[in-house]
Amino acid sequence: MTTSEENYLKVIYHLSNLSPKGVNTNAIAGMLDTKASSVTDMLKKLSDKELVDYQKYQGVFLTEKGKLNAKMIVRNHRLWEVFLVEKLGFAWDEVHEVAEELEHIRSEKLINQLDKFLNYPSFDPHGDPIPNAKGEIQNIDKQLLSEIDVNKTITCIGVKDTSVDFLQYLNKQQISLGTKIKVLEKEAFDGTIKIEINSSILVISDKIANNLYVKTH
Amino acid sequence: MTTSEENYLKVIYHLSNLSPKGVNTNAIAGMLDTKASSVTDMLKKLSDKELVDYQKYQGVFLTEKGKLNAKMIVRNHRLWEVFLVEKLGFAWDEVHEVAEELEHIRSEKLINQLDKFLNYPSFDPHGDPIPNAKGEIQNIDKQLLSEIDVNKTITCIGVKDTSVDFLQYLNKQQISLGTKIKVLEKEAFDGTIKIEINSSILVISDKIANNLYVKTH
DNA sequence: TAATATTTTTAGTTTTGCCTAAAAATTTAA
DNA sequence: TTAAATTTTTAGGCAAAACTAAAAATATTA
Repeated sequence: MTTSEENYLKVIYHLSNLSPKGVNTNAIAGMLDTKASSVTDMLKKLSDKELVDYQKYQGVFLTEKGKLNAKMIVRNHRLWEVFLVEKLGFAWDEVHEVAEELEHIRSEKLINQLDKFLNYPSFDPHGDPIPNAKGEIQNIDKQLLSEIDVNKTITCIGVKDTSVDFLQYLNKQQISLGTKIKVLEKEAFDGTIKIEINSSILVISDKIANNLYVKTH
Repeated sequence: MTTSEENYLKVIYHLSNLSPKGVNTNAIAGMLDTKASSVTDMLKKLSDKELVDYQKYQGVFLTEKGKLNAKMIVRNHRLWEVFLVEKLGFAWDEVHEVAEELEHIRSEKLINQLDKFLNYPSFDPHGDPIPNAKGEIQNIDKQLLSEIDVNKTITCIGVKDTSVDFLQYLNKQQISLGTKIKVLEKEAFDGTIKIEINSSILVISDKIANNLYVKTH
């Protein structure tokens, strides 16, 4: 499989969760920064290889084979992210680009030994689950911070948006995975939330609250 | 730079040491398993980018810029080999293919942090020197085992041929970097050498002796 | 040195993955 | 339910990096 094919599979995999009735050509094009016509070309190719179920104009689905391949790419990506952060001292907002390249190195031995070296981590530096060698994913209960009731205290366990801007915002506010947050007030009008972190008070927008995964105790 | 361009630079770099009066088109084609006509195409491209000095029919040289680029690729390759062996438990005959892929991941931070993580190694698992971040190479005195006089005891410090076949032969004979070897007899007729390793006797061909680097004490 | 052999280059093609522009299908709205 | 808007596909092209076949240059040797 080529790097390009792998990137398509990965994107279709991620979009499948959001649109379970078939992934749109345009949505794929948007994620890959390419044109819809290029996507159509590639969908035909992936279909020929039986990695996707594709009928024109009807959106696309991953086959089991395609899904397993996609999960392995996600596995590679997230394991490399753990490596970069834990072993090489990268910050969580610095790992994405490099992991995009590393994920395409195809070697079973490499990735399984890396997994072992890292002690079989279940989650990457952004809190996303890492599929194991069989493609199994350990999902845990998580809620968005925006869904938490006033006066509850929760722990930050992941981010939905992994953009550099968002991650650096969290750095600035000293929010990281494991940070305990108490919800003090919620503004009905605009969704703004007042929270307490390490006994200091902070007001965050609903956009922030909609991109932070947390767990109740 | 593309992966293909990098592979050409690397091959020209390695061949430059052997043929200092310009590297042949055919030699490059042989190393890259491609056709001479493809090499000519690429030499024009590399010449346009000022990575090589190229005049048709006259062989090719790396420019300073090309040489530095080539060294950085070699640096990447050898650092990854150290990582694979020391951290992920690969054997020295298993690292080449994967390192061929990893060497093309372009990130200064990645490679310099990896270097640090590995404690700034000077040599890779085959005894080849690793260029530092500036492209400087620490060369050490080495001789081929075939050049050593009878009755001398030397230490194995590297291999000239890094093919799987040769490395596995060495594994079988329990020869690795650091192994002490005493030269007992040399056969003038065919270059065969009788040696002593860990008080057991072994006869090796001249081909083996011509591919083992050793240092005298 | 001339003839032959080898090496290298040129010219023209292929494949992959992208593009634009236009046509076709589907969806939305009047 | 037809018209308009949007989405998707088709058709035809382009650039990179390979290829084959033929031409040109260089090297070898008789």
